[in-house]
Amino acid sequence: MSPPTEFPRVLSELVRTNQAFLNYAAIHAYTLELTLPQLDIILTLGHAFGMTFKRLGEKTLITKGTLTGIINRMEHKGLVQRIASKTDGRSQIVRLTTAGQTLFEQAVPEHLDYVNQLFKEYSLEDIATLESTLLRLRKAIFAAHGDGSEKPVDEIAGWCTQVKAVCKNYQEGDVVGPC
Amino acid sequence: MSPPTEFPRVLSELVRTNQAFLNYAAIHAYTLELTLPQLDIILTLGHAFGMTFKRLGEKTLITKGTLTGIINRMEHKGLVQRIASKTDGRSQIVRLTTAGQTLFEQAVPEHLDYVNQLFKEYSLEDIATLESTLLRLRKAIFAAHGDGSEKPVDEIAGWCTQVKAVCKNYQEGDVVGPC
DNA sequence: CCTATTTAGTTCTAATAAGAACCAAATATA
DNA sequence: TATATTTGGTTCTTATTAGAACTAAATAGG
Repeated sequence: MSPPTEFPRVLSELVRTNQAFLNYAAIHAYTLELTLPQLDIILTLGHAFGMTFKRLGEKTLITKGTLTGIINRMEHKGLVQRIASKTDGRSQIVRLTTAGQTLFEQAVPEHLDYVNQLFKEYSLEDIATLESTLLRLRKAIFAAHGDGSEKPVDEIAGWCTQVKAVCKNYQEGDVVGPC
Repeated sequence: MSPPTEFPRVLSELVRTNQAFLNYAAIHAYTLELTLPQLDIILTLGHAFGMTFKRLGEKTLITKGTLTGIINRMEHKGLVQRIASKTDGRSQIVRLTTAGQTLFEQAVPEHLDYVNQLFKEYSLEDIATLESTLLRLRKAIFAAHGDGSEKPVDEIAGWCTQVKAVCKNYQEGDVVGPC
């Protein structure tokens, strides 16, 4: 089979659709005077009585360097608080404040209604098809990485660094370790 | 029908799959000592003998404020150059330098092969299904915006601002213009 | 022809993104 | 028990993101 001659349109479509959705979701977040990552965090914390940074990063796919900054800004807005872990001196628990909880209770029905109306013309089968095709692609991506398992964010990030190093070294002709 | 009680898993899947793909693509960009947006610009410019910022922004979905900064950095790397437009005093043409063109010729086959191998287990029908389900969602998002047409980036951005203003005003009980 | 409006690209601001380096705490190993 | 390694969160750096405000140029309208 001859080498491919153009960028797969389906991947362009993936990126465009994702961007369109994020812009759409950001509009509603904006009415709550939140950014999208901040809203995502509120929706994640609202279902828990506090969460470690590690866990919160895993659930929201925000890397830890970035997460520290976002939590700082949300703490400054009075939406969350940090509580030292009783069981791990390194850890802190992030919890919604009373104001954060109030915002969560307001935001949830609004946001769910807002995003679910995208699917008002969809059947359950339509939704299942879209979801399974996306999952299949995500699995293909992980398979192409050479590791079929899905990893927590920082492991993925750490692993990306390793793969990048291997790619770069391989390009330069160096001996590489086991892949 | 009762109000939805959870965030649609399919949208979480969209965001995760997109992020997985961007991480995957970034790995290859990294071997070329480029960021993903920079690689995207090189792949876009490589097929043209120069392009205005406006056109480049439309094709890459990068807003113009951001694009100026990226082109500055690429110019500093010696990959692109700016040429004043002969027909519009406001415009500049962005064109790959010789080094940029060389990198383009190296990058294209590598990158196309790299991303196309995600689909080695896919049939043409599989790809078409994924693409059409994504396109349908994207159209649903635009429909939910209240405007079924797809717009160039800045128009979309400008339009988002208008919608945000209307949403915000509506929340506050003000009289709003026609929607 | 003159005035008003729109547009192309730049500058600026705030937020986010990714990831390396760091330090202290936890865990693993000998 | 002591040493080595890993981990949680922070700080720092670089890049990107979005969008408002700006200036000069182009276009529209009277």
